[in-house]
Amino acid sequence: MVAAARTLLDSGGEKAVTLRAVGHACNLSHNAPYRHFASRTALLAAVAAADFRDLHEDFREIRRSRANPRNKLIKALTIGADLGRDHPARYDLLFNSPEVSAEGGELAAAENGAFTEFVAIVEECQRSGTLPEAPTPVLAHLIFATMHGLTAAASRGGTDADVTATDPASGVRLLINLLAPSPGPTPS
Amino acid sequence: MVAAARTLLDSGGEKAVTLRAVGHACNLSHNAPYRHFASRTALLAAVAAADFRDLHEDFREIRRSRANPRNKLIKALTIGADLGRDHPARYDLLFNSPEVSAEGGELAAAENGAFTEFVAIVEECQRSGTLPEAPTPVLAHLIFATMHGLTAAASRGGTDADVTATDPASGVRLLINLLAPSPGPTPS
DNA sequence: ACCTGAACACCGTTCAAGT
DNA sequence: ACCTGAACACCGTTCAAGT
Repeated sequence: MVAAARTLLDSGGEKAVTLRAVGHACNLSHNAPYRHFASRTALLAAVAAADFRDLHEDFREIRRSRANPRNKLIKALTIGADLGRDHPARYDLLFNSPEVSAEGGELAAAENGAFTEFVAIVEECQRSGTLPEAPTPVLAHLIFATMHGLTAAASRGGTDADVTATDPASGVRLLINLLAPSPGPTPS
Repeated sequence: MVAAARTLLDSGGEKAVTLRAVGHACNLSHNAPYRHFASRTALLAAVAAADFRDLHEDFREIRRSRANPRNKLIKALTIGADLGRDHPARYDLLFNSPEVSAEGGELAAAENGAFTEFVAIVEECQRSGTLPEAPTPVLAHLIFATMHGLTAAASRGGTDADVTATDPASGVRLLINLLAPSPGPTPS
């Protein structure tokens, strides 16, 4: 049933995920979903939780790989941006749906797991001198927020000609380059 | 009629802006809005366009003020973040609604005007050495996207305990501090 | 040019039943 | 425990009229 909702999400956007369509996709009646989920929002939250778990797994594999920290970070951010580009409806469920996020429970746990893994990657970057000193969770939050902002802007069609050309992937690279600590003497 | 929609947006969110409610607020029938707007989306786009014009005006005043460039930039970003915190539904119309943004026309023009003014502020920061060298519109886009990402995250309730404490206002300040060019010798 | 009332095709959700 | 069918209260939108 979660799988049916995810398929509908990818093919027709959030609006296409009606409980009637989900039930029908499972060869059930239009309100069979109510026997498994308390509401439409709860069903969407279940889809989002599964995606957060996938993201968590992706981040973990990236962190365990033997790429250098900078490339690990870029890879992790690219996965987020690609999700936004290729599956916008599901991406919005993760990062752009206050109502869904408010469901908490399983969803909040899955989100925290994924974010914790992302923080670990940022920490590697700081230790290797790719990123500056700053409270790691705060810096991670900042960097991830930038990826999200760029993805959201790209998803809106873009403001003006040239600017639109700043896709999330290159925007993220620019950010990381600009954040690179000055190669000068280590502060005290 | 646009004013009625804006009031409904602020009091009850996007969901509360039904054409029936808008008509009723104007002492008209439930589908009188169709004599002035092609669709519900077009009405929302009109509200968004007005807000972009307000933002444009705010940015212009900030740029004309005699604050230093860094404070101008912080002020401009704070206005955006405050709008997201105090009027989330209207903020989403501006930066988080692909359908509304797709209306184009008047809305796209208003958006471009506001963004152009923001780019000018970023340019001042670059000239004064507050921000590094980089294509100005791209850098402006990046910085604005970060503000938006932080605002979106704050609007979702926050991931985890400490991280939530990173409100957009302080996140934006951190970004600007980290972006500050190294005080070393000017590159060639 | 602007407005109205009825109607249509959808929703999410509830509820009384069924197995 | 899980499912169904009918029903309710809501939408956006359309259309035939009215002034």
